[in-house]
Amino acid sequence: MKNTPAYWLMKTEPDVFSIDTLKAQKTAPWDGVRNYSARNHMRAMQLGNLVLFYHSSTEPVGIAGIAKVCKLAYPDHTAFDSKNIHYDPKSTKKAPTWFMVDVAFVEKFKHFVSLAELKAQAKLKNMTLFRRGRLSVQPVAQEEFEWICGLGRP
DNA sequence: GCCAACGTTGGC
DNA sequence: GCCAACGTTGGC
Repeated sequence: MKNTPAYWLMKTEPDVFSIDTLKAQKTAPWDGVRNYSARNHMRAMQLGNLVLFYHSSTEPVGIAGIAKVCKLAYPDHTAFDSKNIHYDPKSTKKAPTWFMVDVAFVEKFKHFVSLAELKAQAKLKNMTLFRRGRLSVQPVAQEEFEWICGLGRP
């Protein structure tokens, strides 16, 4: 697995789940992902991998801080619950379709790095975030990750 | 609230 | 297996 990327970006709507919530509860399961590509990325995650914590559908949108993977991918039980908004009848306990990881709080950026700011960085122009805007869990290159940390820690 | 991008579904 | 229709995401 030496080519597995060690850095990721995960999107969340802060009205539903924000970095402050993660900070308060320290760890959280990342349930509700219903996209195959995003799921595959979660299954490739390794313990300790660092995650850019992205706030979407808010004002402003952008990167709020950093989390780390603290539990490897396991079946997303919300898919089994017919009353859950993320219920998916094609996912069964015997053959789960959807998976989640747990993440732990690492850091809230002193400076929130807005999407506009990210877009203005020539070094970040190849980010998956721009090429596949709708993907909610995506890999980040080490150089990109470090550059963004530099922006977030003025 | 609009709408572009794009992933998924389903008819053929 | 193709591709049109449809639904959802997410920036603006």
